[in-house]
Amino acid sequence: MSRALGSNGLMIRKIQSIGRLAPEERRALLDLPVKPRTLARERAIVREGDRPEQCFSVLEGLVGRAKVSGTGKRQLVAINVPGDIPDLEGYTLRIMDHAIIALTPVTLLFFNHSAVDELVRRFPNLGRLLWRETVLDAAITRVWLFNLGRQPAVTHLAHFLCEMATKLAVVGLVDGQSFPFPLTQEQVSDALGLSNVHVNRSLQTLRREGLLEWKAGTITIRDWRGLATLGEFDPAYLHIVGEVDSFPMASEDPP
Amino acid sequence: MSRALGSNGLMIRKIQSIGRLAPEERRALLDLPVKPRTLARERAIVREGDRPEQCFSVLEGLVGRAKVSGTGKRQLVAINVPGDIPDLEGYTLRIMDHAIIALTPVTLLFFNHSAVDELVRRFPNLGRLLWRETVLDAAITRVWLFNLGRQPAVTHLAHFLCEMATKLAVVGLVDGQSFPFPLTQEQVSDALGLSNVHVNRSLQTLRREGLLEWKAGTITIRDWRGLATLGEFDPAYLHIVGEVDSFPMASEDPP
DNA sequence: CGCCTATTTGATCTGATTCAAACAATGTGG
DNA sequence: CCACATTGTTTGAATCAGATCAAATAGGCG
Repeated sequence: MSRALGSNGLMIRKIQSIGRLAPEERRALLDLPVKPRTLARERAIVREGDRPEQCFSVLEGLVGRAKVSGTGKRQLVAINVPGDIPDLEGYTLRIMDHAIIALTPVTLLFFNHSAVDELVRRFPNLGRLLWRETVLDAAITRVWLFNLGRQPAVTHLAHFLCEMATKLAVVGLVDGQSFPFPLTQEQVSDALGLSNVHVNRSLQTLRREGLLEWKAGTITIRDWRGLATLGEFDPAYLHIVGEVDSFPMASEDPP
Repeated sequence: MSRALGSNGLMIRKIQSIGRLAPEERRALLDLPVKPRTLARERAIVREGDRPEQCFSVLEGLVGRAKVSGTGKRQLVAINVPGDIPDLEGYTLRIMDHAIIALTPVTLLFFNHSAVDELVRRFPNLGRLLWRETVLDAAITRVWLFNLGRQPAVTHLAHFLCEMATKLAVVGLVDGQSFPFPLTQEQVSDALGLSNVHVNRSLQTLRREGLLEWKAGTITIRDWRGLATLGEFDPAYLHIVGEVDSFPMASEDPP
């Protein structure tokens, strides 16, 4: 069990984006012993039916949470970015009802459920924040459900990209109008419940409208206002408190 | 503030279906002062954007949680049955990112957020159970998302009805193979993200296959095994602990 | 009985899927 | 540094699941 200095920084930043942390709570989180692990793209981190005894936070890369149908079709039910703790529900529910997968090469920081138990016992407020974190996660799932059920593909895609941009901005991974987004269109189609071909065509619509560029694993938003309007994106459901630097929606469109 | 004797019984039963309650915790829940309220079909209970200061449990009837698109299309993101506490997230997140609606005439039991604060402080284990409850809710949302994204309409509908039957059975509202289910097909279509016409046609498929009957607001399951197979229904995601009486899947198919 | 609301049926349309092939990018080893 | 393999993106054509529109029945219920 090693502990790289500041490893938990991103996670703390993420938690602070949804609530207040007391200094001693931050201290305790920093002191949490973590074990880093690196995984290749499309490797399973946790499998459906597993009973994990550890949680992890994402340090680098993107992870997806997935369910697979009887005919082998995959649906992502969430995408987690650096700073997130994807399997807090594994902690609460004990048994996984979905798999967790590395969507890109990832570095994860593992820590024991027992350590979380200890933290939550010592700092009830921290427990509240973790609870809040899971509820927020559920709010995102509801929006995905809504978009899948009642929005056309282009709207859904636009909303998805706004959400990703916002989540990444919270942890400082957006630089001006651009951010690295190394997913394949196939993976995006699994998130949106569409076919890869249709994602490709919807994407071309967004490009044609001059809303964004996406090449070499980097997305550049050319018209945030337009993209958010098209996607009917209102970040309220992300329940972000405080300001976020390099927030795409803060910047104006180019002239 | 009145308190009808045993009003919270259903809620307690529901909570006990997902975890253990200590006698003093049960006692505290029973002593929770509640204010009953009755609402007509399709009335809003909580609106998107509200900052509620109360929670409620469902005593009778069905409530839905809904989001509405820019073009006025409605998507239900959850359906809650008696015993459920639909807006625990209003308690945790403070501001509602979706509306809560009476899908049938309902009786609700309201109680203050401050009372929950008090309970959670006095009984950390109860807090854990409520946390667990919200996470479980999220698990159901994920399954809805999966079914909407990757399953055909008939499968989705079959799964939905299995889920409803199971949730109702937990609180003793299933009698043998039958249970009251007073939703319209229109409302079901809002839950499944389909059109009412298509729900009607999918339903006819299920009837034609002899899987169920549905008339006068009552569903009778004729072939649980068949319905569950068609819907790829595995109740594991409901994380029910202990046995449930009048559980539809416990009973055999008729000869 | 008559009104209102829900269910059912029919016909047509369309957004999205599927299948298949071409094209572009990226990486790998010689 | 190039040839080749691999993986991802793009295009085209055919098909289909599910939506939409419209009208006909069937249930409640005052």
